Amino acid sequence: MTAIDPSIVAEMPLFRDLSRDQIRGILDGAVSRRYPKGSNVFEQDGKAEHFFLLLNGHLRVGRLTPDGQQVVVRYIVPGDIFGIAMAIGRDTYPATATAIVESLALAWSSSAWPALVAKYPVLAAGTMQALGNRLQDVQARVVEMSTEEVERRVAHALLRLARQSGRKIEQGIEIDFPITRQDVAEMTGTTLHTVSRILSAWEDRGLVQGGRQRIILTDAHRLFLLAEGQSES
Amino acid sequence: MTAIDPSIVAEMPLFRDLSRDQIRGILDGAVSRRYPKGSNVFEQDGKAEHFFLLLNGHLRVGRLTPDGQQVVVRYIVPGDIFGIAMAIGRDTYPATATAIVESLALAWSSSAWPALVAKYPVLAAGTMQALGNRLQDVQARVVEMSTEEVERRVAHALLRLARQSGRKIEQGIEIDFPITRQDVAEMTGTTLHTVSRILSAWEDRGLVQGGRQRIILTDAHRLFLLAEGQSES
DNA sequence: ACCGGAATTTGCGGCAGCACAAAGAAGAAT
DNA sequence: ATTCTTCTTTGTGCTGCCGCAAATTCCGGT
Repeated sequence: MTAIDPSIVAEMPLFRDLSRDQIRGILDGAVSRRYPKGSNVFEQDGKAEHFFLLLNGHLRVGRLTPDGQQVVVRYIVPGDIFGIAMAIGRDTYPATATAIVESLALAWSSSAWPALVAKYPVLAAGTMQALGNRLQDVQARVVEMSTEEVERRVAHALLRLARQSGRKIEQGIEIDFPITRQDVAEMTGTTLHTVSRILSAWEDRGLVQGGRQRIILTDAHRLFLLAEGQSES
Repeated sequence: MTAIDPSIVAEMPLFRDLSRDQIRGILDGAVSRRYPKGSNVFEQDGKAEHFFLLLNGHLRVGRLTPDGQQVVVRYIVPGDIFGIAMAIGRDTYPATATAIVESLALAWSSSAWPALVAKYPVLAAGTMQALGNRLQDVQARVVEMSTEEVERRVAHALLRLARQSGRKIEQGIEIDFPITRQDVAEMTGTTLHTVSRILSAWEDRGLVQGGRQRIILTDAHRLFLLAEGQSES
């Protein structure tokens, strides 16, 4: 059990209001783990023995339906707490979290949760905030899926990804991790074929640039207008 | 400010683990309010000055998109806490809550929240649980909308409503509050026309019985099979 | 008892996006 | 270098669902 340096996490929103000593206390119960690309941090329906904080990398959280269809629930970025099934009264994970690039996370035993929040109430507040944000996001997604046609949904999805994990490069904003058309399809409730067609069309119009597992937004503004349905000039 | 009788809420999950005196302490800061059918408890984008606990009645929570489309986010039943925008770091309500029957709710000032959870940590845990459940529900809905065709989505929606607010009568299970085809459409991301067609077809097959703003599940089992996609015998 | 608004039903034409299919491109592995 | 796998592109026909429209039924109000 190597001690973890508090300064690594001090900047994260969840820990912002805690003193260095408090952070040390919380980190005391955690172990850091490395997840190679493609490995699972936890699996759907598996016993929820840990909860996590992502330090580095990117995870895709996906749900598999009984009939074998895959749906991407969300992407986890550094600073996110996840796998807190236990805190919301579940004893099993509702989805599978897969490292899409080599990743590093802190892991706590689920059983440590009650004592932790009792000792550090700010933690409960922060977690609640995080849950609330996630709820907002998912609800926004429901609204999108109910009211918008596929093209706009894809635009929204890309913009969200760019905001969350965008990296500025000369051509525009690049999504910072490998993502396939299949992934985008599973985020927006469509097929990879349709996504491919849409991206090709956008590429012709100069909105995006794509490669294998790469998407670059070359004109985020026009894409935004398209997402909002204001039939860009 | 009339004092509220603790026994009214003592049975609710949120208060189950609290002593009578603690409950009294929490209720102290609340006022009860009556909402006539059709009135709004709070409105989308309005300042989040209160949070609530529904004692009696039914509320529909709906979101209006910029282009005027309505989406039903959820239905609130007695025992639910709602309007906790503040606890998740928002200062405005993300949706509108409307009483679909005469309803009664307790209201606290949002500013009382931090002190309350500080004094009664169980409250934070309970609220987190509630949030978690809502997150699960919404995510399930995303999965449905991504993978299931309209008929199955409607079946799922009705079964959920029946579980949440079903009343057993001779013919089967009746949904306990007035609900229009339009409402069902807005829950499932389709049109009232399609819902009407589906319900008519089901009525012919003996799965449901409907009237004006009334839906009765006459064969919940077969409906369940249909919802799961196991093309019922 | 009557009237007016709201909810529901049903028909029909159109189309967005899916299913199926097949080939090309880019890495990874050996 | 070559094979193999995974990802992507693009074409074609089909269909589930929506949009529009009109008729009908039900309920509350006066």
